[in-house]
Amino acid sequence: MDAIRVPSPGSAAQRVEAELRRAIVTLALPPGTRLSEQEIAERAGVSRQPVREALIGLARTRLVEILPQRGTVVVKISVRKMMEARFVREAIETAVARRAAEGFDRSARERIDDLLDLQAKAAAREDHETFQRYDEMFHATLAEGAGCGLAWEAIADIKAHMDRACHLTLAGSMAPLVDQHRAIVTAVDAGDPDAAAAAMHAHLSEILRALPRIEAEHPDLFE
Amino acid sequence: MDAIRVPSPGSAAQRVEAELRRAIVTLALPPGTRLSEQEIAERAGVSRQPVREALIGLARTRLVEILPQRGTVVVKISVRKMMEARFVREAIETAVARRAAEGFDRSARERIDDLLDLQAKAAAREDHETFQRYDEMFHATLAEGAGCGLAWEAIADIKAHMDRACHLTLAGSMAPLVDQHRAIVTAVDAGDPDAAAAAMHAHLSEILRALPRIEAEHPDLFE
DNA sequence: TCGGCCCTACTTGTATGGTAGTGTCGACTT
DNA sequence: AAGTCGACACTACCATACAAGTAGGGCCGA
Repeated sequence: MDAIRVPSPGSAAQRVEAELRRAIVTLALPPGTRLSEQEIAERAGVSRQPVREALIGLARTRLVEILPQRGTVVVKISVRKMMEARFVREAIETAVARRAAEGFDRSARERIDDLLDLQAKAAAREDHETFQRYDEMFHATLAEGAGCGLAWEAIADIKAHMDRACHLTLAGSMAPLVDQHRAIVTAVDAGDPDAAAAAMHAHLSEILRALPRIEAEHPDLFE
Repeated sequence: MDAIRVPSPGSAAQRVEAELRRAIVTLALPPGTRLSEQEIAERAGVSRQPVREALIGLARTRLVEILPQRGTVVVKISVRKMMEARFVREAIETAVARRAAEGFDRSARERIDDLLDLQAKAAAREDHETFQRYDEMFHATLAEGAGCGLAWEAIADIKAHMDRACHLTLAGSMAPLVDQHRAIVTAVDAGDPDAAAAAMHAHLSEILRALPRIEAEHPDLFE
């Protein structure tokens, strides 16, 4: 009767963590939800132990908060932390963009084009989830091509604070984001570090415009 | 007969993780060491489960590598990853220094002075470990005072790649680092963002000078 | 003597039982 | 009726037991 029959990849703990992360980011598990090791374990058809490890992993990226001996809850979206996360992300990614403009890996460059096409198609289909996945892959590949894959690992943790809000803003405005990605790539191809950094800055400033609106529309999701 | 009787703070898993992290960073557990959940559990006087969670935490910051069904080893120091980590850290911390120069929290500012004094004393005593701890606190407080505590959380993960190498370079050259810290604070007090960023850049470039030497002296620690 | 197979001793991964701490709700007292 | 105390149910946490997978060595056969 339950869903998962073919466990596909990795350990049970990793699967549960990935599934929970997806559910939290897509707001299927809204902020404030109480999570029970017991219940999650039964739903996933595994024991409590892997679930516990998954929750610890999520707590490390601040997606959930574990209150010892009391319970685990999905943390609310914090405007303050989002602003901080955006600041850090911009600091890293503008530096990455500069470096990318100074020299970029060839194979990564080819993958970028494919990703942009796929992302554009996802935008046309209004497919939030795959759009966001290709967005991640774009930024990750940019960092990798610039010879700094570690940069994306650092951002991945930070980004958890922004992802849920981004998911709300993607209502009808996905196409412009692809254009901004293309602008970044153009500057990188031209070998113009300042232009690349500027394009990245503009791209990452986009969220600031939508933030007040979504906070007003969904006050219960914020702290 | 064993040591730990009064466990002091936090959960067993957190204690074990902190202890292991300390041992790895101070090179008491040199790169390449095989870690056994069983053995660590017996030494710490706890069960395998908290040890396992500690190792997962360390694996998340890439201090150890867990090979499923095979074993867990302390990862070797990678020059390449260190360079990447330094790049990311500089990107973040120069931005933090800029912001700090534009406005700094008062109470954090007072703590900074205390930390610098304590660090100077530790340098005089040639006490590596406490020196490095105050170094962490300095950078963390700087980020906090700039209103961006999240920045330090991001760096903390990245820094794991550098800490062990830094521990090797602190042979007789701790005093200059305190001066560099003071230079940063001076620029922040003067409200000069460019100068603060430049001072931070100079500070974080220090490791680059020593890197070739320590790699030549300890080739077995590197991959 | 060399090559292939199986068996054993390890490893991490998972499941389950029990413990201690915390919040809540109800009964009792004032 | 209001306040306080106590038992209960819930949680995360830890310990133990079991399962699954891998690497290495010894044995057997050619």
